[in-house]
Amino acid sequence: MAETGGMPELPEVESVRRQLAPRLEARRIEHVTAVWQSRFVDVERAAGRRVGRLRRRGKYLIAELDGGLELLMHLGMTGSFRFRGPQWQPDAYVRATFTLNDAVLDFRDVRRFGSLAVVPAGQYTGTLAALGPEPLSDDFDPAAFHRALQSTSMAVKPYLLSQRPVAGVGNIYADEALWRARISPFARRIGRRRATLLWAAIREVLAEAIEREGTTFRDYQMVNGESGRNAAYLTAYGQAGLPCGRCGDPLRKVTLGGRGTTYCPRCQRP
DNA sequence: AGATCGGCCTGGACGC
DNA sequence: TGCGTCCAGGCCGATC
Repeated sequence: MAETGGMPELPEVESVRRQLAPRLEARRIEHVTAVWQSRFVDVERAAGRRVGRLRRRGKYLIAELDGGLELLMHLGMTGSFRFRGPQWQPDAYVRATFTLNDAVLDFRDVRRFGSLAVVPAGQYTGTLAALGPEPLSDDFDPAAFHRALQSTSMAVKPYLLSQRPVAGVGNIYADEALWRARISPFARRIGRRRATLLWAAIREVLAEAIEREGTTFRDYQMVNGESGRNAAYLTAYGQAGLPCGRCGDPLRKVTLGGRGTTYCPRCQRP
């Protein structure tokens, strides 16, 4: 079975942010070259502007620019940032290049699912505009999370992937958190007690993955070119057919909401 | 208006 | 060996 994942979710994007911030903040973007691509919007407007803080919201990186603008960056499936140097020279998959006053930064993205946009600060649309609370902040409240889960008829996993109940959870960490909370990905309108278990599991799996600088199967890499160390700790995602770490029954892979989903049919209850 | 589904995009794994 | 098919999936727009 092909496991091409390792897509950037919250822990991977946060790891990128931590490496990118000290080399991007307080720099001036001299100019931008972008190979045409439908997911870039007004990227050239970043030229000539100074970068303020580099923040993260969910899976998005947000660089404050002077003039009341923001540069929004999403890594998609295969996006990465690399600074030119002995360790990195551009290849055919570089989709945009930011020439800073003291460095050259490439945005590389084999599958072109990533996006870049310059927008007036705070003027968001789509997923970013409807994004749920940051899971590792106090804004992520168990009671509100329970109410959100009660408010929809969707199965819990596709609902998590919508980014509305909580920001930054993608396919890997949805499977991991549901396994840890012993909740079936097919469960609907789950009760207060189990909602709180899932709330805690989401925070745990994300915090642990950040400590390990993310999950790399193949594509995801950090700004320094290194891989994350979390793949060895996965308990569900990518483990189909292997014994469940709790009960020993084989983990099953199904399609749910169009996404590969691995879970334990025995100890994850609907 | 909320839920669902197809399209985007490419390289790698796999089968014959 | 080589070619065709399938798979990975976040987000968005169209449709129900």
